[in-house]
Amino acid sequence: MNERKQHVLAAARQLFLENGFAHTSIQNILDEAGISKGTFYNYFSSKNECLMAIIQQSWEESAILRNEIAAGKPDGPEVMGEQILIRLRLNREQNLLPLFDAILSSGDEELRGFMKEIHLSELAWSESRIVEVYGEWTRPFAADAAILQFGMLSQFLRFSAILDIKEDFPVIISFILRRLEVILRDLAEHNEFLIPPGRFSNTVSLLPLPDVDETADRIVRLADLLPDEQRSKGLEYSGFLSEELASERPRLQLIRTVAGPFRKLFDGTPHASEARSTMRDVWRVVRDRSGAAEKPDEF
Amino acid sequence: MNERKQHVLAAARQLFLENGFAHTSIQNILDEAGISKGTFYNYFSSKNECLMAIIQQSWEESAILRNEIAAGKPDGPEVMGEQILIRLRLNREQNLLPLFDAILSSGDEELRGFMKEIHLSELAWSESRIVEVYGEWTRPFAADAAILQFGMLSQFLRFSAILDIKEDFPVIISFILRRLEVILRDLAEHNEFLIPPGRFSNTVSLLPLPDVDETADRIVRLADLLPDEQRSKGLEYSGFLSEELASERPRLQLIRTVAGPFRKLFDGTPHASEARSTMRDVWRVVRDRSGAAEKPDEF
DNA sequence: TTCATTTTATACCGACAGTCCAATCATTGC
DNA sequence: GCAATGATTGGACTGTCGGTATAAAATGAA
Repeated sequence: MNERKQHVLAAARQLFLENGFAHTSIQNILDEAGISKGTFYNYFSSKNECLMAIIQQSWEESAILRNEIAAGKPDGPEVMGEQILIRLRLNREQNLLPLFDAILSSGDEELRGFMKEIHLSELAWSESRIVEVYGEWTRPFAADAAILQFGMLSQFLRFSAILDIKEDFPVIISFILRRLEVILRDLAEHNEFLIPPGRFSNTVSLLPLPDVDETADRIVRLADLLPDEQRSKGLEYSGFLSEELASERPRLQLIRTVAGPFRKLFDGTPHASEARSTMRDVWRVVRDRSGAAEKPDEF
Repeated sequence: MNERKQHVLAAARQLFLENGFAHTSIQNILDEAGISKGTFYNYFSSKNECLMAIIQQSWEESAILRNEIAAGKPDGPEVMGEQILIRLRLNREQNLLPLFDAILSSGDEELRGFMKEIHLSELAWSESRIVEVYGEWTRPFAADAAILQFGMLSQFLRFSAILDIKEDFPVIISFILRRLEVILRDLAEHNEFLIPPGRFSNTVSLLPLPDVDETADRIVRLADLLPDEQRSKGLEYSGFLSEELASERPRLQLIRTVAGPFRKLFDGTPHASEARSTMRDVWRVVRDRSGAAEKPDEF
């Protein structure tokens, strides 16, 4: 993604969260980003598309962090809680929730479809994580449980927003997860379910898969941008990652462990955003090649 | 409320649900209702206000039906389920949910405030009903449980809408209510809660309370409009209701029982909508006089 | 009949998303 | 250094919409 385009996105995001989507005109964005109307419509075909790009970016960013956080530790409800937390934090920092709301109305069919995919991908993630974390016996109920959990959580958040309550997220999340457990046991006990497993994951991905070789290239080129004292370290990482990426069956766990530290090398450098964007594509490729069907993950 | 204004509201509602709020222009409404722009802005100060009027109307209508359904039967989870069902049905028939979404964005501060009140009133209703239905021991957890229940339900509905699933409402509701029970037991067992009781009900009502005597008058005048063969029956009802209304402490249960059949007399007559509107005010007055604090109900 | 209110019809305003295009700038191959 | 190609600019322009303004017409009560 073009650097300039990134800049425009950043400006637009800034304005959207300051003034809200509806109250931000395209002219505002042009002024803030210092570009002309023609350029804007070169990048995005509409204001809506610009909004979608912003949301998608943040969404994928949180997906990256979720993957990184899972690396190393033994899996369990706490990890799942942290993964949920990540998205909440990102949502708050970037104030995404109002933007989601903005999408819901707006009548635009494309936007609604986009939202639907995001929504389903989150449910699919939740469903598969529930099975991973709580065990295979939860599979028949995981879809229902995912919906219930997601609903409880978002309702709590919305309520907190309405009344300006400053509950910290971890408290809410663990509260919800404890309810989730008891619900799962209850569902199993009465063998009750409404939504069959796997109902969410028939989504098509939002973007076409990036090219493998090109992505592998990108990693190496990325490492070259590091300051001298880190470059050798970075090149080690990037060499390994690009090999692994191009291999027949990338070793998911290894990549998980290495990708996080590698990306973190770029924190604070001018290439942090380029690093994030590259790693997004890496994850996409990796998930695809390591068999997306077996492990439905984000996007 | 003016008959003509009602007509405009009906036309607007029709268009909103056919084409969505965003895709309905004021001009469309004018054409559909056969009025001029000036008249429209006599009735509503803006398109938003028109939307609010529509939602409020439906909302109160379902509140009336909820009250009516509670009459007679012994209270319990089934009654609560039916009461929830009523709102869902009305929401679906009148396709309100997209209109709610429309409100969420739109940036308009007044609309958001309106939505917030509706939301809180629903939570307050749920909280108080939970205590009534499941017992006093649930009080400390009822607020949390209300949020969780509302969240689970709306998430299920949203999901059904997204995937065009035709689960019937009763199945979903009883599914949710069973979860609610087990959650309540769990919360009590661990003595866990986040939101203290009564947090929702500090809402101000959306409309000023109607005048008592005037409302009592209205009931009697209303009964006069009935066709000959029903008038005597109607007058009996209306006489009782207006007395009860004006009394120091209206007997809530009695009124509950009588109000429904009385209103139903007008079904199919040209005054059905006038009857509904009158009964809305009756309920408001009654709830106020029978001690709203003790029994926080709708609005 | 008179007088006040409501309704109509229409012109108008400003804001906005989105289109179009000719002029300009930057990059790259030669 | 030059030419060609493509990105960028800036602004004029269109059409839509929500909302205002107002003069004329209709309605209705005294």
